[in-house]
Amino acid sequence: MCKDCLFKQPLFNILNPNELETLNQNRYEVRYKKGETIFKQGSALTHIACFTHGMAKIYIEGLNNRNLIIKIVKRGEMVGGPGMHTDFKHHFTVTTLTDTQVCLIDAETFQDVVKSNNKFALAMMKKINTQGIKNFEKFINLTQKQMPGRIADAIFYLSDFVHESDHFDVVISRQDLADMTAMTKESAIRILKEFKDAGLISVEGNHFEILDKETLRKICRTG
Amino acid sequence: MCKDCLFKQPLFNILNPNELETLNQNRYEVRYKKGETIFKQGSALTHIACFTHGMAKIYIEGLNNRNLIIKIVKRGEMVGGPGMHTDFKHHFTVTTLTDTQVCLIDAETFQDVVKSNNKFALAMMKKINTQGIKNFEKFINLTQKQMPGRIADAIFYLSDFVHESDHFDVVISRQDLADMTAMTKESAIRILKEFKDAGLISVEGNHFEILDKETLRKICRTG
DNA sequence: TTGATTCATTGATAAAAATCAATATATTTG
DNA sequence: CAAATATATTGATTTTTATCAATGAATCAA
Repeated sequence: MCKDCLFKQPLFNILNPNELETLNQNRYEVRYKKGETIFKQGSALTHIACFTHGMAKIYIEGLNNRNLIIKIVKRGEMVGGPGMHTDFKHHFTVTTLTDTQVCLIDAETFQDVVKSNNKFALAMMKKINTQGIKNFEKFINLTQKQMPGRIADAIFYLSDFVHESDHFDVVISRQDLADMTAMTKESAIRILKEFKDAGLISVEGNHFEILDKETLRKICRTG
Repeated sequence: MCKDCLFKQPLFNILNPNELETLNQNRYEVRYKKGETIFKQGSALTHIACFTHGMAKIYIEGLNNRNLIIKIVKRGEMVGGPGMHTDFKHHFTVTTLTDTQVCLIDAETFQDVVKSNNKFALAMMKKINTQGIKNFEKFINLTQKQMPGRIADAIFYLSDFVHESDHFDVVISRQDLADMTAMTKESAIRILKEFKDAGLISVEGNHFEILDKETLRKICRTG
């Protein structure tokens, strides 16, 4: 039941019981194993995913088999995408990084609720625009920073947002790190090593630790 | 009067006469000379601009005095930005490229209309998401293409969208072209010269002409 | 467990792009 | 009009980043 869900979107509190029940009637739960694809870029957007367990990477499949990871999602987050309300296609691929459980809510039903509840619609718009602001920041990060700045950004993203700690075991591969920062895997590894040699971080396999947050933050800012 | 405006947003046709009149009561027209700033990044988002004459560049002010032009707007277009419904700040700067006339609609009034008219809200959401899809494409263009691919993109953007002809006089400077493609002015100029020498385009000062659309398109695609 | 496959790391080299510097060409302003 | 200012262009050089190649480590399936 959506209404009792521990990982319910705060957004859904805006809905009245009827509306929430409508969503509840038009959803189903799915479990994915690590590495499976939930949404595939180019395919029809028929559902919206709400994560109740696990993590996934959202990435754009670009040119020459290169990907750009735009976000890592985890429990409690909702994934629709810009295909919602427009062409109803997925404009990114979502692949799990761990075993994952999601609720898939029917997109049409979801849109009906948006249509019927102005407050909800406004909250959705706010959510979309907040993502838009983040995308602007990402544009600057990716186009105006050199590799060390971009890797530093990614480390803080993992630390602040994904793992919420300054020491953590990453769920992403080195290739993923490269796909987050728009560089090659080799370059990403080299920068990690530079940071390690400079005593800014400690890296042991998948275990990361931020040692000198100040300097790392400075690298972020100056690019 | 908004209702008789030649450059009325198609979006505004969704509004009923009362709602449109409300907007009409809360707008005013402003003329800008070339090079003036309509919205400044970081300042309060108090109005939405509807262009009735002229052109402007929308750019993010990034690091080390570098800008990233994300869009060129012209007559008939509306500019709000992701600050709408969120923090009500501007997240980009809008500067005119020619003498320009805009209608500035009060943002609060605009939001009230969004709140009161679900169809309008949904249409706005569609518009925002359409922009989101374009931003995804821009991410790939800027991060996965080399300079020739990015310049080719920009030329098609100017040709297809801004000037709607394959020979045109650009309203942007070489620096602006560089700011659209995330490279230095010198690099942008060099690529233009390469294209010229290869017979793909003709450039004479500000007059551009696409000569070999096929090859140019190929450069776009392969990056 | 072991071969196979994927993932991670390192070094050498090449390619791409920025920087610096100089000059040319417009454009504006007193 | 002419000096001053901004914009555009070109070449030489350096920096940044990707590519290529080889090897090591980890993970997986039979």
